[in-house]
Amino acid sequence: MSRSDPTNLQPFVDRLLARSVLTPDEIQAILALPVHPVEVRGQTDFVQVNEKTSCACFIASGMVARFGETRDGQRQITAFHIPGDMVDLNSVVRPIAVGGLTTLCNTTILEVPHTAIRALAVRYPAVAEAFWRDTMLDAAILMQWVVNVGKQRAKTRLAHIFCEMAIRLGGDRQILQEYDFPVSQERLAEAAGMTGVHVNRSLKALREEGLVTVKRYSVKIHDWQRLAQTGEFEADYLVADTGTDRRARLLAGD
Amino acid sequence: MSRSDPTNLQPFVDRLLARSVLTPDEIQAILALPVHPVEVRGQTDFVQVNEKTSCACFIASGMVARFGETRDGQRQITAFHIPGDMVDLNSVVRPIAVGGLTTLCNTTILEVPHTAIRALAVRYPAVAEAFWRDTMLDAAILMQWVVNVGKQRAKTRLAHIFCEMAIRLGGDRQILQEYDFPVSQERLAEAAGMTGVHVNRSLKALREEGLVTVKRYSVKIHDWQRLAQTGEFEADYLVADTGTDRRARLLAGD
DNA sequence: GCACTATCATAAACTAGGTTAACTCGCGTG
DNA sequence: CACGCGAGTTAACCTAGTTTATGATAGTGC
Repeated sequence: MSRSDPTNLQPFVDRLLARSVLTPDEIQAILALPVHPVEVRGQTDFVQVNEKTSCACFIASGMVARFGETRDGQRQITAFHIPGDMVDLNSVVRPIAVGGLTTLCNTTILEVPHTAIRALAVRYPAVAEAFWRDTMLDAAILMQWVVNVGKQRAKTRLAHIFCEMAIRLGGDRQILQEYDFPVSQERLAEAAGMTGVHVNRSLKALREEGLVTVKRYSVKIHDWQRLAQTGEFEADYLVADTGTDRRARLLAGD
Repeated sequence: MSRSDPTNLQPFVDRLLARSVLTPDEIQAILALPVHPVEVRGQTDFVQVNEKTSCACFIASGMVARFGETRDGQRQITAFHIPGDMVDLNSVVRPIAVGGLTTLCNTTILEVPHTAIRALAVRYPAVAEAFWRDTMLDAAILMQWVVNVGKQRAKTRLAHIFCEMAIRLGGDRQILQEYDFPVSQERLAEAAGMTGVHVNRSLKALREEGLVTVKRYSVKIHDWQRLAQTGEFEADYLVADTGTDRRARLLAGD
């Protein structure tokens, strides 16, 4: 994996600051959280479905997928998590894992005890709000994922995923035209809700249309415009801070 | 719709108390939140996708669906909300609607301004945590929804939805064998990620197998056991407060 | 340098679910 | 009471995506 290899929570703070306002005091308090670094090899399930957890996992480097399982053991990936993400922040208030977590490649995790995070949230309301907001962004991504998986065609689903990752890996600001993405076609299939064979066919189509080339563990976007078009991708839900207050009007006539 | 028609937030407090511990003071503060009652007719979109909102919506009576849209206007329902739910509580920290909201029948909503909720959360950390926890339950349901839509067959998807509603309408304690569910087959299709015609076919099959009968706006479960089996439904993610801390063991060898 | 394994690639046969198009039933309304 | 309209129902046909299978390629350990 690229990126630097920080052993502190600075990238997490950066992430929060992109959407929340925090005082220097509050920032210091977050950086002072006790962390326990853990190296996890690729393709390792480090949290099981419905498992009870006692700490959140900050991704210092590497990549992680959250997944659910069907009875026959098939997996549906519900989220990809990248360096800077505090995976399982939700577990602070609901310590039952909503799905398992598995590494896509060798990954460095900084474990942060729930107790410490909760203490911080009690002391600094603004930090609590920032945490809540952060988990809500994940929820927004998840909602979009449902639409993608529930109502779109194969090529659209894949294109959407590549667009989403391009934005997120670019820090929600720039669009990365090329990035590492350590997933096999089988994994992509688990994310898009289809079979590996069909992923292969669809990737071939996307490649031949000149939209994107997905090689072993890397994505290269050739035509962002048309890829976003094909993926019906609107970045609003990731960046979002616009919109009009139409509800007020609609509900005016109470 | 059945149920009583409360004009205060008591049901919301009950909901929170099922998962969080709050002092009498804190409960009083929640009940003292300013609310603005609004009657909304059935089949009305009262929040648009990506709309900016300034208040959360408590459902006093009726039922509401959250949905996302594809470019050609097809809808994917991502959640059903029932009386007692504070829909859009997430909007307090991220005031861009993550999807639209539409009523399934005549519905009474109590609007609560974000400002008031945020003030409360700042003053009472335990309340903030309870709110956060409540939104995380929605997120857990949503994650299960992705698995359902992404990896299950038609009959399973529908059965899962009927199981989920049976538990939630029963207050997460009892399983309602019979309940009002004001959705057309077309709406069920939007929720399950399939077409109306196929919903009809699948409902017929479920009926003939003696699992469940879905009439116009009501659901009658005949055989909970086999329905849950067919829907691969595990109530854990809704009720959940158990589990074992396996991660500690797994990651011990750092 | 050779076995072993995982992933990529592609083809052929099959099927769950989509599409289209009637027809029916209940219900509200002029 | 006829009419219209929305929703349920069913049938015939079609296709996107699955299943199964077989080779090609490439990294990895010995």
